[in-house]
Amino acid sequence: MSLARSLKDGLQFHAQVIKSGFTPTVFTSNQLIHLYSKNGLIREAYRLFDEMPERNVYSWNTVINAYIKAQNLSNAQNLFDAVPEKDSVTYNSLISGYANRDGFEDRAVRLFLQMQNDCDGVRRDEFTLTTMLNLTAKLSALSWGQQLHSFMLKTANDLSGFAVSSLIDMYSKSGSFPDAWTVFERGSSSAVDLVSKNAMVAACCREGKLDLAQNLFWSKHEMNDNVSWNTMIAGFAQNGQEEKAIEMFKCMAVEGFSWNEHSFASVLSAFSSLKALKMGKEIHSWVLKKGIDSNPFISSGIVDLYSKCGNMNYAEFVYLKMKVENSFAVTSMIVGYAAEGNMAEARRLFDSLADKNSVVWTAMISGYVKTQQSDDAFELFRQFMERDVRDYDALLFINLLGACTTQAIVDPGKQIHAYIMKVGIEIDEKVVTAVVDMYCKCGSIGYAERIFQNLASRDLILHNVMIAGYAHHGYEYEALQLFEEMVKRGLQPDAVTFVAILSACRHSGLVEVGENYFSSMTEDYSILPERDHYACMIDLYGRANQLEKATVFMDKIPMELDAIILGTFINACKMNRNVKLANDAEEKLLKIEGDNGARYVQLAGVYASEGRWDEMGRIMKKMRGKELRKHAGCSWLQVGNRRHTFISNDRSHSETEAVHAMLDCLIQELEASIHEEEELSQ
DNA sequence: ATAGGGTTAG
Repeated sequence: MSLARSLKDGLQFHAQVIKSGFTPTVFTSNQLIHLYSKNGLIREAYRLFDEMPERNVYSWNTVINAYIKAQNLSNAQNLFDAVPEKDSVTYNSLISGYANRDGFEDRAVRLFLQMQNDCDGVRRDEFTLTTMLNLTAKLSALSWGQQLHSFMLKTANDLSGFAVSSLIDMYSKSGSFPDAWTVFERGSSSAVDLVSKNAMVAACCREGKLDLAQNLFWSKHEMNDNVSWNTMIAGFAQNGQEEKAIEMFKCMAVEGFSWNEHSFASVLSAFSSLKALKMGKEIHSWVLKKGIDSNPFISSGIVDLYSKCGNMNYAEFVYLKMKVENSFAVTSMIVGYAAEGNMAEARRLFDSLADKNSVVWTAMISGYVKTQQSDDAFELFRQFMERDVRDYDALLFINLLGACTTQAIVDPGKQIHAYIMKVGIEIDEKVVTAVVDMYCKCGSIGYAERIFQNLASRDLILHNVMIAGYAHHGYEYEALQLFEEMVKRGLQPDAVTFVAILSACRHSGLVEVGENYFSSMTEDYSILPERDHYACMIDLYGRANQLEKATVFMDKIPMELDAIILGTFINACKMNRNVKLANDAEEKLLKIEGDNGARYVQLAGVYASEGRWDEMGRIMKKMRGKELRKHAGCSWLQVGNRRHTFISNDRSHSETEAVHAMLDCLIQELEASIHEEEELSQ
């Protein structure tokens, strides 16, 4: 009787055995169990095991692994407990089963600790150690990883390709890239193991060091395999280098490697980021042709493509065909719906998920933030914090801070800030910038400043936020000073920096200083002025009562004048009481934004300021003819849980008398202090 | 002789 190679052979063989009435050897039965398990026939595998009159440790290990492969860890554990004499394979198998199952990691650790000390007295071998390294990588538990590494050095278990690649992966995933590099260099002194090289390429990509990754990839490139290519494609796609990812994707095929689900998933994400619907659709058809559209990574990639391209009907269609709940796809769709302001659909999807991870929560809450539904955002955040799970996403807190920022409510902002510190979120540049920005925009410039000053390293964006914060709160001197400091430290300002700087100048009427910065921007830093810079300059001239300069400046703007620039100019006309120039700009403005009620009101304001009631009446009539309205601007403040809103000439507040009395008081004090200052300066 | 471990993706 021959050995069983395929399932068909195996079944035939098994049938023969039964017919002949012979009892197969333990060895033969073990082989059959393995064959059944490999083909997913777990019940048959177990039955055979169960009917064996005699078993050895291989029989037990094989059937335990069958259950682990079938994700049935409780059966595996029961069998494990029943094994008369366990060996290292028995332990390693179950450790690996638990290590790879989310939420069961502690059991893997417990088994590992039990292993050498238990009555079984089974030695930890290289398999044990690499499996545990995997686990510590997954848990980003660097100190455990280091201990395992020491143990491996002591027991000379650190030399094989398996050991090296696991160590690289562990150090890389635990945020210790230099150690990963050291292990790689030491390990590759003999012969480079391909998997170790791939692991190192992946580590470089994870670190954002794409040049290093590429060098490695191309050195000894004759040994590269599919994984090497896919790693590079993924690396580029994840680091915002979509074009390079696509190039590598094409190159891979030219070099004779065939695309698999990893290649498709990565290139799909590149096309999604580029919103390249056409190319993405081509991949979609490829995927359908290859019949791999049921792969959850691929299908959620396709859903993401359509969602990012704003094609929610297609996204829904593809998702419906998936038939299984997939939080990645749902997250993409929630973001897609939020982008078109359709929070009802987003919420429907959110509520449809039985199992919500923190990314989904983040997407939903951030959607509310982006559509300015702050109350809903905070309400959902409250529910988020009430769960037992503690998986916090820094992005969520950044978004919530953004909500406080647009609402200019500092108390919830402080609470979020406190949460960030309390739940131990890693405070990276993004988080700290959001915190500083929140305090700036909510008017607590002192808090912002204190945080800013205490930071060990400050990048460009953080400087931009702080400079803008100073500029918006009347600290023009501090803004300009910080700018100079920043330049001295060797940070290159960008377009955003200059918007902040010019904005500081316009608030304080520093015409000449502003002009200098404006020209320095192109001459010294080669930054092309954008719309906001032009608008800032016009406003600067307007506020300084230099309308002629504003007019000349505007004529020289090389770009098409848009509503923002024209609106700024009209505002300058109003400050300078120049009805004629406003009149000239009116036509252009209404051509661009004739459907915006606010623009009519703005124009009306110019005419009213000069007492030109005829002109004002004309423009208001024009506005009403179009049935346009302007939302009243308002200010508000939060006291306790109540938000008090005020619009112009508003006396509807329940305590309006008291409010106005206090206001009068403040105005008087203000006037008195101005008077005093004037006397002092004389 | 038969069983267990490493790299890549949203």
